[in-house]
Amino acid sequence: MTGPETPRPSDFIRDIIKEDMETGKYGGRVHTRFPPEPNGYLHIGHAKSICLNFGVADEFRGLCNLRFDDTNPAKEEVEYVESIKEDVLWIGYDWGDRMYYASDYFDQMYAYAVELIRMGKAYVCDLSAEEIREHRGTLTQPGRNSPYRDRSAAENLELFERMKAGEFPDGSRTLRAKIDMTSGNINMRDPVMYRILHAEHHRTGDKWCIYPMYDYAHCVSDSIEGITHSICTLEFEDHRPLYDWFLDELKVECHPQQIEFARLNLSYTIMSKRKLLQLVEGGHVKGWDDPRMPAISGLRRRGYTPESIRNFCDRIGVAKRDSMVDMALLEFCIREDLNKRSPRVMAVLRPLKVVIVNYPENKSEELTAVNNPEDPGMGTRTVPFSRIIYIERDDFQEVPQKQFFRLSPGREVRLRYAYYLTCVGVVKDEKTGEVVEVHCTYDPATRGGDSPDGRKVKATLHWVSAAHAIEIEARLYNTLFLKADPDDVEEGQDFRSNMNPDSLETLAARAEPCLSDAKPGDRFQFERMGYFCVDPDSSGGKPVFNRTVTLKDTWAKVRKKGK
RNA sequence: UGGGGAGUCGUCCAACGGCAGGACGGCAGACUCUGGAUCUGCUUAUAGGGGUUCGAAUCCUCUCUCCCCAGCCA
Repeated sequence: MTGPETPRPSDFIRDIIKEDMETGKYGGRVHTRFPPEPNGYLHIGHAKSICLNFGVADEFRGLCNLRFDDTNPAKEEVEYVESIKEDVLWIGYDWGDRMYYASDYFDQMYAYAVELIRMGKAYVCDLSAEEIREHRGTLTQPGRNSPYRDRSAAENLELFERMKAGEFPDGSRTLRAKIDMTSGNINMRDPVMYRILHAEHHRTGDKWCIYPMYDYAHCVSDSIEGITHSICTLEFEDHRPLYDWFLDELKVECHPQQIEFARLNLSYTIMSKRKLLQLVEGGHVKGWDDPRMPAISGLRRRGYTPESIRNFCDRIGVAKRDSMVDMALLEFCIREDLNKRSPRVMAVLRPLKVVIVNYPENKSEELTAVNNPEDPGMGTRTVPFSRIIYIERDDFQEVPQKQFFRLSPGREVRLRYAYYLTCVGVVKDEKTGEVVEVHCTYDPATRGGDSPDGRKVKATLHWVSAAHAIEIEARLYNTLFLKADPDDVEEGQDFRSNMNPDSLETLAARAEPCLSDAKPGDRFQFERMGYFCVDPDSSGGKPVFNRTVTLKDTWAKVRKKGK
């Protein structure tokens, strides 16, 4: 991957690989893999793994495979395969012609299993799931051997063959590795290698009714693909001895090294696929691609760019300690990117009517606005202006609080790219006392936004012409959870009790007419309000905009403190 | 209390026996036709105790805290 991202700092994994390259450990070869299970959508935590695995491969002139870890037909679906491919590509990485499935290797895995049985290193066990659990012991007590542990190789071979042939019902037998029931590492207490599952597999159909377990399938898959560095998350750390045991016993040529790093935790959101699914199925969000979801598809719909996500992954680093990255960093990354590339446009989210009393009734004019002050190459556009305009409700205070220097009675402000404007009166709702209309005068000499006499104004407001503005729907998003750690709950509660009831606010807003041409996926900065991205829900004349992120809002802080 | 890991600014990541540094956040200021952007400055950090050493975040040792593991899930 090439790009303008900040230079990649090193980390302990890159240090290991660098050393392996220098010592020629794998003949100077680096080959990684990204191995998602197709049982859910990818999220920002997967992006960290994708950037690590593909990134490392690129940096060391190696390769990275995409491999679907599809060893559990009960939970996996093709729908997920397609979304995962789309998301990896979108993030900016390409597996070339190396897209594999663990299920591609089922024949080889079976052959290896037979080999282990022959060597007396695996046996068919007739214990039920519950009995296996009882025999496994506990964290502090050793397990007991299965009564079937010492079957002859011949008997095991025959039984395993019959398991494969479908002679036994689900759960009636397993193939187990014969290791050590007294090991302090529970993974080594004769782990199950194969279970019987009469289930249709999304790729192999009904060819198999026995399926390999992760620990057995993963190391064998890595070995078959010639992986050199098998990078995974911390919870697999105590599976490493088992990973190595299988490959050592099988005496395979390629024995990759497993390296574990800490998974990503992001404040104010959750990363567990199971919990994310709960949000979707419980109707708390509209789907995996709901812009509030940390799923890649959600971030994409929200308006995040692939560049910003890659940059974020670079900045968070890679280490072994559990951590919680501040959401503010992700927001910084998207602002930084969008600031450089987004065209600016004016939209009024919460309109307040302004009548410019000294502006001619039937007149309108075209004013020139800069598309992006950060990039003059993006040119200019014209914006229509007329007697009645809308400004942001928050930009007017009848009785200005301390440090408020926007519009209020008697005060002059600038309308961006238009004129200086002075408030001369207000119209209130008789019942509520709420200001429903503001009356102002403009100074014709300030056309374009500069005053010939050099007088200064403290605020510049965005606006739209009432007669020309188009109606848009603005969807404002806030964090899905109220606590930085959504799992921090009272006894008996779960993460859902920390959900933010105001994570979505839908507004009928007004925008300058050029936005009527906006296409889903187009991104804009609504001046002073934030970055917005056109949602696929947009129909005909009414675009829907998702707020990707607000602009940094110094005033909001000042106001909060002043209260 | 078995096994495996991890402890450095508020947060994340560096420093690999030799000046504890960067980024984000926060605070203050400059500038500004976005209270945006940009720029400048500031920011109570090596879990604790012993030891080795001229010198320790780094090595040794004891202690403490946190995370993971008892799926026929991955």
